Amino acid sequence: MKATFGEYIKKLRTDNGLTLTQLAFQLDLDSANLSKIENGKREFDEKRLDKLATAFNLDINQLKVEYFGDQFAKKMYAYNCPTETLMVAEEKVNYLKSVNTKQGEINFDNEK
Amino acid sequence: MKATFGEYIKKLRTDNGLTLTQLAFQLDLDSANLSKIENGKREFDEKRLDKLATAFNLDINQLKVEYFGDQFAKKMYAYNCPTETLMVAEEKVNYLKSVNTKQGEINFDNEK
DNA sequence: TTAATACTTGTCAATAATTGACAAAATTAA
DNA sequence: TTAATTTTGTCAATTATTGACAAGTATTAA
Repeated sequence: MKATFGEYIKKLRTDNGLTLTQLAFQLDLDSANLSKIENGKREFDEKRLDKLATAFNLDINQLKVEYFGDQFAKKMYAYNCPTETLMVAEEKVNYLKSVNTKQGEINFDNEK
Repeated sequence: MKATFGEYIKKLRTDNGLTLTQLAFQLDLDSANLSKIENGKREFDEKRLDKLATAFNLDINQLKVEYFGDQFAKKMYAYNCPTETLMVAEEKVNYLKSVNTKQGEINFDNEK
């Protein structure tokens, strides 16, 4: 398993024979900072997921799975959360979907 | 189900007959800001989970489940992540635990 | 070996996000 | 009504994230 999202990117990049500079350009990013991302010293900004998907012709949903899966896992590990947390998260996301039938805008204010 | 962590706090507080000012004091927080937290206009800072547990004599793990479950769900909903994300998160957290056998410090640098 | 390319690391100012604090308005209870 | 409570708005201060660049260390090719 790829332990981190950084490693995931690095593998994609090297498998596709790109240099840091080349990929960084596509992601509108400094190559030095991309290096840090690959090595886990910086976070990859979620706003660049689309560009990453484009760069490697990936399914955006699969990317989200990798990216957010990684984020959640890091949090859980850092705070020693029970596994249960993920089941509650699932319940809650389903609840959010069912309540907020209208897709589009998002409303986190819990107004009645 | 309590939709948000804010509502969760509010219920705890009112069930226990505390005013915002009283609970805010225990959490070392401005009562106006606690109000915003309860109403989903601000985030509850995870560094205060311990104080919250103490205030209501709650199991800290149960609190983490509620808190992080909420956080993850909001992200998933906002970014329309596949449910799969949570399964990957589980794999990854297990991986992190197995790799980083020594508990204590946390190391997110992916050094070999 | 050198030279060229690729990668890594450190730093720091600029930007952005979060927070604490206070005033004032609205709501609720007596 | 008054008093207590809650909510909302605002803003400066703090904190975190980012972009950018320089300087360093590999790595590769000749």
